[in-house]
Amino acid sequence: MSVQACSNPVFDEDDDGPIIFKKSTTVSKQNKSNSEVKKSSCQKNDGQSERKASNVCSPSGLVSISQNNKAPSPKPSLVKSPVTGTKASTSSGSVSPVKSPITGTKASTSGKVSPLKSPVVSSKTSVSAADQSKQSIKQNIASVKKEEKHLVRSSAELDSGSDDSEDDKPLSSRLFSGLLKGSSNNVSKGTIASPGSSMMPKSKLSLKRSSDDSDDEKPLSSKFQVKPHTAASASKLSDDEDEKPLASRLQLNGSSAKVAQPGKSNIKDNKRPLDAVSSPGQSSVKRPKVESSIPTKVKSVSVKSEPKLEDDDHIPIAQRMKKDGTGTKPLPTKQKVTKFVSTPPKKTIKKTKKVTKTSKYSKSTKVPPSSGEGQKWTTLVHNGVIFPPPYKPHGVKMLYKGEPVDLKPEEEEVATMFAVMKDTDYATKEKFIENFMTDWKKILGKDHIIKEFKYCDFTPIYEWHQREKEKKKQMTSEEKKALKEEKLKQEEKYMWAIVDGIKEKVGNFRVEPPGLFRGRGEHPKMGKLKKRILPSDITINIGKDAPVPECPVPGQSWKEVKHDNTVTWLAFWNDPINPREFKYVFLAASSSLKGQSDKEKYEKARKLKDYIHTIRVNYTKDFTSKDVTKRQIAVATYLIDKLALRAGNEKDDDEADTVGCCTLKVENVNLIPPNSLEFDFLGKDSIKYHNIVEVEPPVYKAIGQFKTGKSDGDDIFDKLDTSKLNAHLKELMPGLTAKVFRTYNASITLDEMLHKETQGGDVPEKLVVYNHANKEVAIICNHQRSVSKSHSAQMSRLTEKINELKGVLDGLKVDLSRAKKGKAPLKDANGKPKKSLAPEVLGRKIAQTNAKIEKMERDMQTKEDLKTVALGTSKINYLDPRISVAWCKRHEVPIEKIFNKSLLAKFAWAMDVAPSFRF
DNA sequence: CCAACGACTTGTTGATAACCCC
DNA sequence: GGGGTTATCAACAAGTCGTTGG
Repeated sequence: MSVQACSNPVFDEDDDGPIIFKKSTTVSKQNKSNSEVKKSSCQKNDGQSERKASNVCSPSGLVSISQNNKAPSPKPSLVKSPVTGTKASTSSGSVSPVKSPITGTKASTSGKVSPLKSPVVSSKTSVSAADQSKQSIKQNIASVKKEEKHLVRSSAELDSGSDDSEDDKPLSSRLFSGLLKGSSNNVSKGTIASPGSSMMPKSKLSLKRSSDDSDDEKPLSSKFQVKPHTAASASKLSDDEDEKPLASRLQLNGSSAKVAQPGKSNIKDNKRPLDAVSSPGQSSVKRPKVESSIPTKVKSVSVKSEPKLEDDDHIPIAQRMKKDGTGTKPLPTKQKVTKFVSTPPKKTIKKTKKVTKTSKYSKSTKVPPSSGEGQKWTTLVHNGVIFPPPYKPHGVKMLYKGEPVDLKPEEEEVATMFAVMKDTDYATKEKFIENFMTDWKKILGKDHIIKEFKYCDFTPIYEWHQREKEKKKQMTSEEKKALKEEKLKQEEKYMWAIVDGIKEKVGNFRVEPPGLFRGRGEHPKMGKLKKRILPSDITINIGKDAPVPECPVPGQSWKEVKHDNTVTWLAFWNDPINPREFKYVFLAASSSLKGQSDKEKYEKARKLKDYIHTIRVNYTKDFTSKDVTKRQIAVATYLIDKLALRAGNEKDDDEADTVGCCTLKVENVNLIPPNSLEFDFLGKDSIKYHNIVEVEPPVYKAIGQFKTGKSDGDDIFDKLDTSKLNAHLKELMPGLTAKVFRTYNASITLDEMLHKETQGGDVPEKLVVYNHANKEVAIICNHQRSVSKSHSAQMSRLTEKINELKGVLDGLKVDLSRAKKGKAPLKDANGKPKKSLAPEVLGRKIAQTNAKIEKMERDMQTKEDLKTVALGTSKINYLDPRISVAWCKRHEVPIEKIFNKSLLAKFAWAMDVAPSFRF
């Protein structure tokens, strides 16, 4: 199937398929071989023991977010708060809390920041003016250089070891450090490092979970925390070290250095491809217009690479606090970069190819899409969209006041939509029912017998539906296959579009079928009828010279046909629930158009790494600004940076009541003396965000000020909204917006954690490290999933099994002691005599059983920890795939262990990254 | 400056396919 | 060889952020 083709692109060498990616081939192949191993036991966790410890006071972690809970549903799980750990460490210094004089120093130490920008840092005092000017300069430069930069950068970094600077770290980590300093200068330092140390309490931000529940409540982060290993390192460090970012410290200890080395050589290889590809607006900002002509990449300017030293800035704050070494394996670092041959080979080839286009749809390099300004494509050919089949009445009668009712097909259709949702919780929600009845009655008409919901009994329809489902299930596999093929045949022509001569997969070519709107959370419109979309509702966008897709319904026509090459959508219709909004048909994630913007997104986030230090210094300074707006901007930026909060646009009354940073209400943030904040609100998708985090005293104070004189429902940041905030951010770095911080903190966290925690071992062990890092990111971003219905049953089953094993163990112990005394074993449960075994044999059995029990307990803990954590979201949207690819290359882990088929296709553009790539 | 658009990214979920263990 | 899991994918809701017009 076609599908396959696309997904595989990476692997294929031939051009036939939709191969997107050629270059990587080599690599991928390699991977494959490796992959043979197959079983990835990613699941293993690091030991539980660690976790526990962490809970208590996560060394690092300061933050714990409570997960789960979707607000609406009363699910039990509110609990978990992950701790994201932060590394408290030192690194924070960069952020430097206002107060500490130290800061200044530290900053200087860290120095990493590029000279340009750094100025501020060094002289902390005069920061402001100087900074600004610098910044502006920087910006300009930056924009120009940008591209080059990253090219260069890698090399530079390697050399200088810049990566480590604190700036790169996520705020959370920083904060901690900052706090530490602030509160207890010296002490703090030590603290950071040592997770377990008693000092912790103060310095770190320990998050506590809210009390509600049991362990669930614990912050995830804490659970995950790693080992104490860190502590040790920390301890080693002398005081001065404090100033340095943890990261840097660690690195020294660790293997990182080594890694870097290899990188150098590779540098050249780095990412070339991307650059080529991305042209359009990539860099800076979005200004659509092409400002400066086409971006050429100049390479020379390497200035950019700033020689930062290592600070933690780049580490996510959260992480910083933590810092541990996961301690995973004892092995000494062994990384061998060497191997991964993969990279280089193809590249060259590719470039040349470039525009192969016409020829059969080769996929490979895409290329030129963006030639001009806002232009996204030159030629676009596709077949439009496919409509769902018309409604087929089933004739099953529902009951009204106990009597069967005849319904016309249109009426029955809507009744069926409701009947089918019987086992969801929507079926019992008042709002849902109300909206449903309102819309249904419009169809039934005024005089219909059916008037009140309470007399309706949809059970017959529900049962009919269940029977249909059952029938489907009972079909033989041949029948199923035939059906599938039939469907595929019908859809095939809609699945592909030809963009600039290249065949690309279309994302959602199926028009949404009618149904009842399932809004998330307490959505005011839930239950409303989503009417059927007709061709006359649809606007098609297609190349001027391409044939307009035929309208599938005879007497009708498309609403409109456009030829707009500045947008990427192929079609759209107005959302029936909210007519002011649209539903678009776009290309699939594996398309080059999407890949390119994805890459640009990550490049922008990487660019933030160069600015983050200055940005943090600036907002820290503004925590105490007399200008309220400035103060609010500073605090909001801090929260976004440190906690990875979303920007928080205003919402209408006809949407669920959720908030983001700029829309936080007074009631969403509580002050917990001396300087902790408790966040409790519903974020995107009405997912609960609950987190108690220690913040820098000036922030604590500022929040208190913002709250005074307001009532619960008022905005904390009354002088602010997302456009003002983003306008401000844009002054700090071209193209910077609030969401870039999430991308940055997520990716830098992954990069740092992989770098520090990968110690060696076999592939499964490395996967544990990867998953651990992935988990950490998911916690930082508060990516949650609902607990599966069978979760508790699964857990109790596991507990039962463990108990059973424990019983066996006890029996073995008794046998052993008897055997030692020369006595025969006791009879078994059935009263039958057991074979007597030698003590050595029994001893071995006991050890085996113990190991088994331990493993089961560990698995169980992991399962519990992950029950509400969604790892996929960050992988798809926040983690620069090049980090993962490079890590896989460095550590000989098959990329297929990390990315599934669709991710491999989506990230085709990242596959040929050099093994030395660092975010 | 702001509200209304408009386009595109991010996020959770449910259905299904794939897998695994007894 | 089947039932329970787990992984994957599509669906589609819900954000973000830029632009535009008054």
